[in-house]
Amino acid sequence: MELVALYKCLGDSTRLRIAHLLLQGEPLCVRQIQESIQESQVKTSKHLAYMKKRGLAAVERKANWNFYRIAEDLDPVASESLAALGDYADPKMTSDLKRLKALRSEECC
Amino acid sequence: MELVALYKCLGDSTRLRIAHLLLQGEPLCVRQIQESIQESQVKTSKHLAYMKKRGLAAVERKANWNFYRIAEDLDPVASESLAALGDYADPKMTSDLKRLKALRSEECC
DNA sequence: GCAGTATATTCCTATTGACGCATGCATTTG
DNA sequence: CAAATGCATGCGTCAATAGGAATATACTGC
Repeated sequence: MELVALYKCLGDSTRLRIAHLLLQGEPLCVRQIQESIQESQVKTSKHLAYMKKRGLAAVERKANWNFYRIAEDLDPVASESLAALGDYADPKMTSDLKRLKALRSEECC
Repeated sequence: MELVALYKCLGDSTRLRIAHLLLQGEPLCVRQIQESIQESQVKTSKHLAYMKKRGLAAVERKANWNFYRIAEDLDPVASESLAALGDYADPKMTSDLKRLKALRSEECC
């Protein structure tokens, strides 16, 4: 992906939170992301489409869920830029992670 | 600065090139930046204002020149994101650096 | 005071982007 | 097959942004 496209993806607070979730490593379905960040399905889905279109996110369909993850073939500079973000301790992001963990224990998908 | 603001600053190719120049460490006047990236004075100045407004760049006036640099008080995550960029070997950025070096030998300011 | 240099700002236009609403569409389950 | 679930997309609107042209401002040297 273009480096400038990576930064465009991260230059929106909702997408930044989504990226932060995906950087935890495990692929997530739309609903998990949506409920973790507490935004509408449409908004979540659109931002994921934006990130996918620009090469930051990748999707894989499993059963009837679309699992999103951070793309693997990132530029080294892009990876380095992202690396720091995974552990970023913003209050909202911390809450997002809490909700994600709660969701996972429910085994929704 | 807000992390999302940093990424907004980097999410434009012109600003990315400017950031790359400033990451070389030495404060630069508008004209040095403008000629290095070969863009108009207005465009350059506007992008610098954008970066300053969002806290990525800082200015200091010396004699009749405005010297821009990367702000010092960046969030650690922001610094880490930026660190990789300084050495990014994009063709355009490489040319920018070449022109900058040529300008410095001229001692314009 | 006038010309030249260095830089910023205002006005205008075109494009991009964010968001909500409604809807589409595939798959699953009752 | 009908309803529910999971997700995407088209449309309309409004705000933000990029870029050019012209202009403003500040300072410096003649």
